[in-house]
Amino acid sequence: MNPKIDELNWKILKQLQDNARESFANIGRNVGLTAPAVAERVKKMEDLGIILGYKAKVSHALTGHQLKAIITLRAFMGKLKPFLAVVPNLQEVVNCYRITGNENIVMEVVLKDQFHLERFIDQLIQYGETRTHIVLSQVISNAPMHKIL
Amino acid sequence: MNPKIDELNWKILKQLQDNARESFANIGRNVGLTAPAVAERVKKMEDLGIILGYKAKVSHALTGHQLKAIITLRAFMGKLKPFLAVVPNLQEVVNCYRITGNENIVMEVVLKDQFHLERFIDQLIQYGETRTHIVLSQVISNAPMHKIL
DNA sequence: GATGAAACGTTGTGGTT
DNA sequence: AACCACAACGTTTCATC
Repeated sequence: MNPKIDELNWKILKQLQDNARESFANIGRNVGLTAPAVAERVKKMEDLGIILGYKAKVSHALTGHQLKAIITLRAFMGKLKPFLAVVPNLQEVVNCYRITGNENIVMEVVLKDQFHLERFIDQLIQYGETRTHIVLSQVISNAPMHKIL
Repeated sequence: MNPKIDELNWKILKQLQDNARESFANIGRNVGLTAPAVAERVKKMEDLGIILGYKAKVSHALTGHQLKAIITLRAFMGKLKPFLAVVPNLQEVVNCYRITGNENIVMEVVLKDQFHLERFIDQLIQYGETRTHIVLSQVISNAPMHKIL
């Protein structure tokens, strides 16, 4: 484990994962530090790559993506690299992992409706065999990182 | 699509998804609005549920989770509900979706090492049959939401 | 890490279109 | 209803200790 993360830094990380727009002054009040001390610790964690960034979380549904799916891809011979090259351009893909096992890729995609899904899958068949699972509900969404016991 | 999101709001959303700690004053400079105007628009998008929150993104690896896996679960009869009740308490689970198809659940989990993975899978077997895929690399990680064309 | 001061950002009021 | 201007207040940042 990274020794740069002491108890105080964990408390800071907890708050920033909960609300990334929280002021350093407020965080400082909660953990017993002054604002400059918090700012310095946060800067250091950014530089070390512990904090990778700050993102607003935007509703998929309210931006017109009523349908979510998990799609696995078993790439054809020589088709994995071409797929990896184009996938960053596919706006529908929210998350994409390269994995071990029978399938090479698993991705989380957001779509307007069933027609959009159909068009999206049609785009994929040139790269390999796909399997589609419709997401019924998201039980856990980007749970915060915690200290390992 | 939500008519509340005009071109200006999309520009604001783009910046907040890129850096949630960007000041309203700066965002305003980039889009041609004053800080209070940006603040008002952001407040409204929060109230409407378009913006769900602001989260610091923390490195999995640098917090001691060297191993990531995608695990699917095919729940035994009557075991899906108990699983859904406990999964929020499993710190290892970063994302969890209920899905259609042969499996009921797919989750992204972060783990210390192979022994941790073994212990985690052992915890799951009471709920159903699992399939584990080790994540080799994350090709796309929480891509920002965009306007639908 | 703390303190203190200057620069900057946020937030509320009032006014304009 | 959406925006701007202005001002009071809070926050960040930099120097110094």
